[in-house]
Amino acid sequence: MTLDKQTKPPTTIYTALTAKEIEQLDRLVVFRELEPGDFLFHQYSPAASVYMLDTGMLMIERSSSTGRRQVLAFMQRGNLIGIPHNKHYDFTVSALRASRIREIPLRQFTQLQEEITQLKDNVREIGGNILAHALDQVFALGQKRAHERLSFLLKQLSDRLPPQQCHIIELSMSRQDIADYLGLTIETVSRAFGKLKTEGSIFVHSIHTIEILDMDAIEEMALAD
Amino acid sequence: MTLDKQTKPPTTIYTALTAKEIEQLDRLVVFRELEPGDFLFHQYSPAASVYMLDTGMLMIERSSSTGRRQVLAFMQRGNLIGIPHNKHYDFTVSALRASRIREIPLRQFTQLQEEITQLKDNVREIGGNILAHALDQVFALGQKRAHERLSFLLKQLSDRLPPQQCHIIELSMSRQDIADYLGLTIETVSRAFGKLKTEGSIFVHSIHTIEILDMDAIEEMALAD
DNA sequence: CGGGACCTTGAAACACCTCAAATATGGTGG
DNA sequence: CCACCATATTTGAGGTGTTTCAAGGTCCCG
Repeated sequence: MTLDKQTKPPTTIYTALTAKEIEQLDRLVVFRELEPGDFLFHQYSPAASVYMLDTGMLMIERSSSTGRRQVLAFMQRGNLIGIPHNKHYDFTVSALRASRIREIPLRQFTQLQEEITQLKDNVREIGGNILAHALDQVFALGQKRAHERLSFLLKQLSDRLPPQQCHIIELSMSRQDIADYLGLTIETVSRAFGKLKTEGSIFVHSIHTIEILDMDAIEEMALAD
Repeated sequence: MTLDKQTKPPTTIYTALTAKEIEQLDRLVVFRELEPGDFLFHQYSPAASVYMLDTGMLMIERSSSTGRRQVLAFMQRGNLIGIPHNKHYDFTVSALRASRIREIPLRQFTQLQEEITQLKDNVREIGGNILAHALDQVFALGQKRAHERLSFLLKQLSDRLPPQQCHIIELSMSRQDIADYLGLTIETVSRAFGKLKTEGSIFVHSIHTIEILDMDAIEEMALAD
């Protein structure tokens, strides 16, 4: 969907910083550990810090007052969370598995951006990537059918793995989480897995371990052009 | 969906600049006029400028290689277009009606941001608003039904009008554009209009002129919570 | 007044959802 | 280590909403 295919590693706030700058940044960091199901912060709570995910997996979701839920993203190593555009976060972040997170107080982080140009550039770049991700999701939800949307997710998860092992995907999220990410019901997600399985595109080792057998087919459906 | 309801006027690049700063910015501006159907730029073309819409209406869309099209936004006065996160634009922008656009060369615009802190803050704010808009759209496409999605669009258009006349909406876009924005077909859009009309929520003066009779109902469906 | 593009309406097909039941999974205590 | 339970997932049948295909209207401009 987006122009640049995954050739270069994704930008993080540490990208291209000097050792000295990294040290400056690290002085602000407080490490936090989350267990599966723990919340990092809730929708509507005041924005006080930004977070970078070190290990584990986080889920970003938004809920409306009557309970409809939309999962906005699954975050992995290196992702930055909580760049605010409001005084309050407008989504909830929780851990899907045990996670280690770097917390950086917003005020000091903002200040450090003034000193380190590269850091500000990185934040801008990450902001752009987040928007690109959101637009990809808009495209997927607007234009794709169930099994194509599922392929879209599998491709996203696969792309973030090292190339050698990008065929085996560990799903940390539940079928409900997947459904709420793709704008489907759990039953439809389950049947979409069944369809990909029947077609021979994937092999389901266990509920949470999927092997992509035919990457080309998955990619084609994910792009759904 | 998003926390802040439309109380304050939306941020533009000119927001809170001093007269002197505005003059600095205006020195970079080249005005461009577009007729309906004209393109401002195409997907994949190199990003060289940013644009601010003065009058008229623009449409942002993205197409996949096999022709499926997703409309990403309808832009109105004050909106900023083309903040790049790539060397290339990853969408196409065209005019829905005669439009007047301020073009600012990217290099000089970037430079000026270094001199004027407020300008940079504005760009960041606008970037956040764009993301918030994209996330609203994700929510709409993922969670809402046809007549709710249409209400979502009508509410968006209504919110950008002055309060006195926010009930009468001039639709500059075709039914196909609306369909591609909402992830529906033109027939479904047409039936959704029919449904809102039957329910008495709207009155259709002409194909391109809609009056909202029951704003509460439209808002409730737009939020769809 | 005619023609073409755009929009609406209808009927049938299809995808997805809902509700319900069966099955699998994972954790816990015996 | 196994049996058991609660929870999560899959499967099935039927209903709903959206799409598809086709026809009929409407609008606009020459």
